[in-house]
Parts: sequence; structure tokens; C-alpha cells
Amino acid sequence: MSKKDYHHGDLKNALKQATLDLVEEYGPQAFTLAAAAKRVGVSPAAPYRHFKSKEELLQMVAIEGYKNFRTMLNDAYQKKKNNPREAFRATGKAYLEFAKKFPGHYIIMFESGIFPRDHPELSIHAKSAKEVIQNALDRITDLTMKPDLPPVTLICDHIWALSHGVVELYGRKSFDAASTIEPEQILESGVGYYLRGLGLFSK
Amino acid sequence: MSKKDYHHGDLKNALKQATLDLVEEYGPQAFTLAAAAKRVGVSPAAPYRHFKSKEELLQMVAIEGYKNFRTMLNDAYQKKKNNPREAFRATGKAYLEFAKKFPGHYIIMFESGIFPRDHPELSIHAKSAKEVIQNALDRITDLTMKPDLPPVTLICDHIWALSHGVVELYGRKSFDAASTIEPEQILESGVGYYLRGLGLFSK
DNA sequence: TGTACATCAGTGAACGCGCGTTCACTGATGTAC
DNA sequence: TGTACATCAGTGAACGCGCGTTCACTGATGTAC
Repeated sequence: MSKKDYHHGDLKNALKQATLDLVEEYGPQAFTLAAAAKRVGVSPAAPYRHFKSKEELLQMVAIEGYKNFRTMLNDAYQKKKNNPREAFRATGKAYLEFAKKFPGHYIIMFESGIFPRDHPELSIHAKSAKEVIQNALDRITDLTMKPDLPPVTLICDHIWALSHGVVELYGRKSFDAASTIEPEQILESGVGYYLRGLGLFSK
Repeated sequence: MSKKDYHHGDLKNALKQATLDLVEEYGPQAFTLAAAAKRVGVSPAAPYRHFKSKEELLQMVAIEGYKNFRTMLNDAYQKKKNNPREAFRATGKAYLEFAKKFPGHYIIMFESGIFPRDHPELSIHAKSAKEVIQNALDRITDLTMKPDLPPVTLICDHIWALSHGVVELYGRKSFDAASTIEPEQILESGVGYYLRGLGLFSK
């Protein structure tokens, strides 16, 4: 053991990464403090120098996840800002890209049993991410001036539910191995028909 | 202890029910063989007279869930059989009704980490349930004779994803306590716009 | 109907294990002088 | 630059606990005669 080995140097981040790796590889149940510590090559007591409890580590990773989520959605949106329709489409795509690029984060955010409703700080970041989608929607609904459109929040709920459903059932290793179509195609076509039904895209 | 107490009489079913109760009340993580046994008032070894392992009990409850699921979907469909559009609508509604009426089953089927892809018998029943939706869809798409409709399986994926997303995010105690609208309304309006986008319902 | 006995469906104690967490400790590092 | 010491970030052993599962057992039940 060299001197570098006793003081890890960046244990806090290493533990977060280990948490993500475990969850990605073996599911939300696989994360335990002991397993994360072992993966990093550190004693089971070491994490307590950086986190109050198992819960706190998990919560911090979840918050990080929501921040990344918001960033990805917003970046996609900003890139096409001048064309609201394109911007919205890009935002929807970014949803799935996030789930693909950060599966560990996604799982912790939505499947680990840690809910925004129970953690105020988490709730703030979750809300902030949702606002990006809502904002993208606002602009395309403004654009069309249809008086018979439902509230934007409802539209947003539909989009979010469809996206989440696609990720859970057809994303990753897939729920039943039956569907052969790519999740991206399922989501994009689904959102497409839905918006057409609202009268928002002609095609 | 009366003689009735030593021989439970229907321990197998009692354990299944306890499993459902635990999952409903405290989440998918709360189910353990020990907890189920305790809830029924029986020693931790007793379940092994009826189930090979914890896994087997869970799997049996999941299978039961898929059977109930199929039955509910099919009953709703059959009742309106003569009007394909009404029949499809009723089937969609039944999806959410199932999730509401049997939350324990729904959680075990979709959130307990037990996947059809890993259990052949489970896969059969999951498929059978999906076929009811597919069948309902088949009839309304036949009806319209639109040549530019996507494959029914894709439509089915969309409906299923939206339904599942609504249940997960807005059903039960709700993910973020933000949405104030009833899940039934979210799902029904969402499916409505989607089908309109496909050109299947005029209104 | 009564009795002997096989079988069924429980008990309760024990096992090995992994978990979250605590604690006294110690090696490494940074800083004041 | 060198030294004393406070502080930081680890160790490793231990705890209490709950879990899945096994085992020899025993009480209750059903059946053959």
C-alpha cells in the first residue's frame, strides 16, 4: 500500500460512481453501502466520512441525476430554440437519450423507492426538469393559437407518462424481449401521433 | 390454541394474500417470507410446506396477477364487443382499473424485479394479456381501413407505454404530488388524442 | 364404531450470511512557529 | 527548512438485526381394517 492508497483522494465521488455502476449492472436492489465500499476498495466504515447514511448517498446521486436530466433536456431545447417545433422534438428525444446514457441515474430517480415527494430538495430539481418540457410545450402551443387545447400541464403529463412507459417497458434490456422495435422509434412515433391528435403538427 | 390453529387450513392462499398486502402497504421491498409468515401468524418455516422458495411464492402471485389482468381486460372488451370503438375504450379503462383494484399485483408484476423474460410461464400469461389489447386494436383498425396506419403491435406498444407511465407516475400515491388531475382522466384524454392522431376517432 | 398407523402441515431452534452503523484507533497531511 | 501538533480520512473489529433456509420434531388428520 502506497501513501496514495490510504487517503483515497476522491472517495466521495468514487462512491457515487460505484453506486451508479452497481445499480446499472445488477438493478436498484444491488446497491448497498457495503457493496459500494468494497467496489471502491475501502472499508465499510469509510463512506461515513462523506455521507451521513446510506439514504444520504442515494439521495445525493438522485439529485445529481435530476440536474443532469434538466441539463440534457435544456441543452437539446436551446440548440433548436429558434424553431419551437424542432426544439420540442429534440427535447423529447433527449429524454430517452438521458435514460440511455445514464441508466443508473434513471433507475435511482424512478425505481429505487426514493421519491421527490419525500425529499424537498429532490422535489425542487425534479420540478425544474419538468419545467423544461413544459416550456418547450408552451412555445408550440402558443404558436398554434388553438382555443380547444387542453392545459399544457396535462399535455406535459401525457408526454412524460409516454416517455417513462417506453423507458420502463422497452428501454434497457426490455421487459419481455418481445418487442423488436427500437425504443427511440416507439417514443418518437408515439409522441408524433399524439401531437397530431392535438392538432399541433400537420404531419 | 384450538385445533383449528395448528392446521391453518388455507395457508397457501393466506400467504399469497399477505404478500399482496405487504407490497401494497409498504412497497415491493417490504415483502419477505418472514414478514408474510408473521402476518399470517405462522412460523417462518411454515411457508416451505407450500412453496419451494421465496422466489416461487412471488412468481405464483405474479402469474395470478397476469391472469386477473387478462380477465379484467377481456371482460371489459367482451361486454362491448359489438361496438369495437367502445370495446377498445373499455379495455383501456380496464387497464387502469386493474392497477387500482389490484395494486399489489401490479407492483409485483412490474416493479418487483421479477421479469417475464426470465420466467417462461410468466411470459405466456403476460403475452396473453397483451393479446387482448392487441385484439381490441385490431378490430378498430380494421374498421377504418386506413392504409397509412402503423403496425398494430406498434400502436399497442404506445397504448401500453402510456398506460404504464400514467400508473407509475400519477397512479397510487403519485410520484411528486404535483399533478392534481385524476390518473383516469390523464390516461383517457391521452389515449383519446393519440387515437385521433392516428385518424381513428374523429372526435 | 374403534383402533393403529401413515401422512400431512405445522413448530422452534439453529445456521450462515450480509446489512447499516458505531467506535476506538491510526496513518497521512497540513499548518504554525 | 524542521519540528510539533491538530486535523483529516482512513481501518478493522464489533454490534444488533433480519433474512432465507434447513432440520429434527410433533400435533392433527385421514384411512385401513
